[in-house]
Amino acid sequence: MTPRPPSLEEVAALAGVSTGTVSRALSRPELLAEGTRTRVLAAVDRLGYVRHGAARALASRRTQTIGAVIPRLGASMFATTVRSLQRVLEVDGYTLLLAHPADPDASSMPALTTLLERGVDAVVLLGNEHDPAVYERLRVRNVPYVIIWARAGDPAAHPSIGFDNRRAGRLVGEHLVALGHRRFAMISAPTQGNARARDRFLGLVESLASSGAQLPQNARIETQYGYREGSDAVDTLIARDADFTALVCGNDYLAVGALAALARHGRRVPQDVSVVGFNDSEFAPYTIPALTTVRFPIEAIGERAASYLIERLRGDERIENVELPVELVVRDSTTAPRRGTARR
Amino acid sequence: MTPRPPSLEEVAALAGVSTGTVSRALSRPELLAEGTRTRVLAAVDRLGYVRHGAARALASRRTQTIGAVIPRLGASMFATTVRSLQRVLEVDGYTLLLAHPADPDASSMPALTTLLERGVDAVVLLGNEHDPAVYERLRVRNVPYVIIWARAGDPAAHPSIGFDNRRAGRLVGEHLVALGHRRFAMISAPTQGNARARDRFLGLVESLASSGAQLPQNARIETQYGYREGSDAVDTLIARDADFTALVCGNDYLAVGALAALARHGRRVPQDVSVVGFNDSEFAPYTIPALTTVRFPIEAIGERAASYLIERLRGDERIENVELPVELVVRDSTTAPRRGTARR
DNA sequence: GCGCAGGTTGCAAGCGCTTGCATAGAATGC
DNA sequence: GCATTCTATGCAAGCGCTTGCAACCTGCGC
Repeated sequence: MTPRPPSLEEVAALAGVSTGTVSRALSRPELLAEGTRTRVLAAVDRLGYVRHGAARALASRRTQTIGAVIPRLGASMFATTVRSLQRVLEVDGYTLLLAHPADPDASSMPALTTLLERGVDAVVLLGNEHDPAVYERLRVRNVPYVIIWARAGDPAAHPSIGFDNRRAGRLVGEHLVALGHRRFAMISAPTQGNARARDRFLGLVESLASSGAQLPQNARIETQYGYREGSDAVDTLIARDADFTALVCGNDYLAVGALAALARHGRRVPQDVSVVGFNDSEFAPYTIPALTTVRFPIEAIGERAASYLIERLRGDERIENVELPVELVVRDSTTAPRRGTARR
Repeated sequence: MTPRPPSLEEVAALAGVSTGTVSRALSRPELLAEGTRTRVLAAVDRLGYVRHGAARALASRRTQTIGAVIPRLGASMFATTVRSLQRVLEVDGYTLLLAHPADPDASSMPALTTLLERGVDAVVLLGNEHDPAVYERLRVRNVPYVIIWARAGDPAAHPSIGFDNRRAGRLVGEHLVALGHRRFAMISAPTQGNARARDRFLGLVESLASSGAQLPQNARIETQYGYREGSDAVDTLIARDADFTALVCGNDYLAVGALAALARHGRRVPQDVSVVGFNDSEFAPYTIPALTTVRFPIEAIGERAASYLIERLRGDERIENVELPVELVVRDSTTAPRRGTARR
């Protein structure tokens, strides 16, 4: 009832060679004479042999595994990030291992420990707000890593592949101000403890200043990212009697929820209220109306991060700090505010 | 420049005990005398020691890893499935390892091999359309597994935790027929090679039969799951001049795309066309109008599958076949067709 | 015909940990 | 007070592979 899986040794016996040769047939086939190689591979096939990863890892001191510490993002950002990393990693035979911090504010240390126990050869860290001990432990163990979605606090110290959230916020503000909006509202993730949310907010505020546009305190809501949260936030804004013609949502999920709530309250988008999101999620062209949003290079970041780590593992020691461009995608949810038609 | 990470031996030396004792301090602390235990743990902490997973796996013959073969689903189903599996697994110290078949029709064998190389203790298989060799290899290696999202073809042979897609299709049909709809259209994933899509379709057709409702061939479109695909499909239906008052979409992504396209074509939902999706995705309450859809127990399936495998690994040999209920969630995208107001 | 360079393959020493068994005290019972 | 039973720890044999090095061939040049 415990038919042990075939071992290297059994394959070797069947092929009439030593275990070393079988090992080489699988990892560096070009070293073997043609005849031997085919004979060995036939034996492998015949027995359904599968290499024992733990033993390989132990002997070779590499696991061919890359870890990623990724907080619970929205499903779409999460899936996109994972997919893009995987796509590149699998080409070189690496496997991706995921670990989430227990909750958004928790330390990344336990997640990192899980990954290190698993022997990851390198690590992807999302965001730059990690416990300093995290970087320290990576350095001590000499494990390459890269920060994604953000710039490193100290670019010389940490490699990073990200984009500029502040600039994203500014793009949104400039677009709306240019359309003529002066009364703003914003639904955001908590701006403390989340540098990405904070930067989007700061960028927006920055771009409002010169035109005299307003984003009063009672028109600001901080909540978690989510459809329901966006919807609830609009309910709150309206209950507060907040006065705005432009609603900036911290990401596209919030925006979708907001669109639904605005429709429910009979506010037309974009005639009565312009709505903007962030992320240019896959669904953004299919909201009603189609959502104006800022495109983040999430896919490119994942691919770039994966390639960078692979390079590092090949011996390249360079520390890279890449900032990929963000881009405003104007669709149908923003337009000029109607003259003198503010609520009331 | 290669400061080897601390080993068990170094910890043992620092704590003045043998390596065996350190090992036990970490895995079965209750076996040690209080004093020894704290001394050892202090040393562990001091050195920042992290166990070497590969060596553990090799010595203990268990990896504490569970693998999942999951085709590329939509982001939300994927994320939900992964999250629910992880939530349960991590409680018992298991890590989840993912592998995707290269493309939807590809064999799951390479994905399985990746997982087996990694030494997974058990495997989750999504769907039941796997190469027989897959089951065979799992059996030979004595690796527990469970099929999710579907019933096993042969329930006695394979454990499964799923739901009834046919019933889901029937629920939708019955709802629409009861509202008075007689002319249907459907946008589906390819029905061959995807039993889930096929069953939803068959269930729908079944429920139409008795009322004399029609789902003509030119009102059926098969495409991939996606927002854009849903939107394009509606364009096609309208270009074909298909005549329908009820549009059934194979999942909620298709439905969102369809809603957007219908709005673009000036067809009002639900007055002119009722629209239904499948999955009750998180965003379903926030589409415009809010989407009527069938709730799948995806979260529950993940949790259940994880618990089942953990039980198996504890020695319970039972083969479980669970079918969790599906449920129609009626929102605002369906209503009775207007009398005599068919197109034309 | 011999020496030597390449090209192949075998040998065997670990990789860092777990765990069954043995051992040594300590505690208990009579 | 001694035998007996526990409890806490040490010992050391692997777990299944990779890989540096050595050994062996083969063929070629001279």
